Amino acid sequence: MKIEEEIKQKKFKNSLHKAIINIIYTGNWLNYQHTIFLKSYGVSPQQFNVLRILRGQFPSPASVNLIIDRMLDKTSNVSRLIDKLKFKELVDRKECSSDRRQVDITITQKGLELLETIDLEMNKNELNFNTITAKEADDLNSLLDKIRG
Amino acid sequence: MKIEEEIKQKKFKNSLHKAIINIIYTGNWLNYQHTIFLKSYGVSPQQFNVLRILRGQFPSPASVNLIIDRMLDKTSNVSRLIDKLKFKELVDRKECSSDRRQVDITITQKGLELLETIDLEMNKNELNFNTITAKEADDLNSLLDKIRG
DNA sequence: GTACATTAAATGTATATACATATATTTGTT
DNA sequence: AACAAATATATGTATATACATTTAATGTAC
Repeated sequence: MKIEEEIKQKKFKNSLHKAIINIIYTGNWLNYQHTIFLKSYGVSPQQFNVLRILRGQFPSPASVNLIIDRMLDKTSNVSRLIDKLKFKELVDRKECSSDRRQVDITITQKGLELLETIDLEMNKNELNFNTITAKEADDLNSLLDKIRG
Repeated sequence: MKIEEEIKQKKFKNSLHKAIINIIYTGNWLNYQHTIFLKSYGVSPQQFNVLRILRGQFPSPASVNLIIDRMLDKTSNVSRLIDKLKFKELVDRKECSSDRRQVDITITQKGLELLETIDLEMNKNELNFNTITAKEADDLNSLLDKIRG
């Protein structure tokens, strides 16, 4: 469905403005789909994002700052996100030996297994989601990169 | 800057997956820019969105449901958003005469003037934001519409 | 007309987020 | 070494958000 219909707005100032609205709308929409999907695994999209970053580092640990740096939503409160993941035993947190201001955060076996499960299910889901071709996805990527300047 | 660099993730499962991440990231980024910009006018992006919807209806009123239907973020709590806008005297709210369950929400003169001011300033800003052409914006729009299915 | 379902909006409440500030540690300057 | 500046993370607090529930009005079936 076209964005005009989605938000019932007939005219936009220009194509750029429309694209900006469209990106925000589509981002919210994707986030929502993602939230619903992840809810059954007991994690939020941000927590999932952190877990994936930690898996990318594994078996090396990551600091809070490294995580912020790689997150999709830079404004999220990583300290407390880690709290929650630790409570669920999906990550470990210990003082960094070389710099005691930092903390070493590592994904646990349980965390890795959860990601594994989610990945499998996500692959199935994505089959119902092939509305654009690889070429179109590439175009989309370069346009989005370009719009951020 | 490419999304790979932005979030320091070298490889993605495929182009579609990368595009999904890119949309969410870019949406967050745009929202953030928007938030910063609107802050000086004392409104949040969602409040701004509501005001624009109300201007689109003006001088007819809108119901809460109509606003939800047209918002970029469908999950926001419109009832309380209206509370805040009313407190700032940017909107009026009264019981709808034909259906007393509904409320008639109308943008005030003060609200219209605020939008006017913001529009002017936004036009100046957007000049520094012309990183894509109208043709590219059109392509972007159709790809985003397509990805939502 | 009564009873039940549906709709519109508001509210209670738990959780999340944003932002400023605090605490601890390290780095740099003199 | 003493002191100030910078850095990494945590925390306090106000506000926002999500979700379920509530209240009130309307619609529908009998």
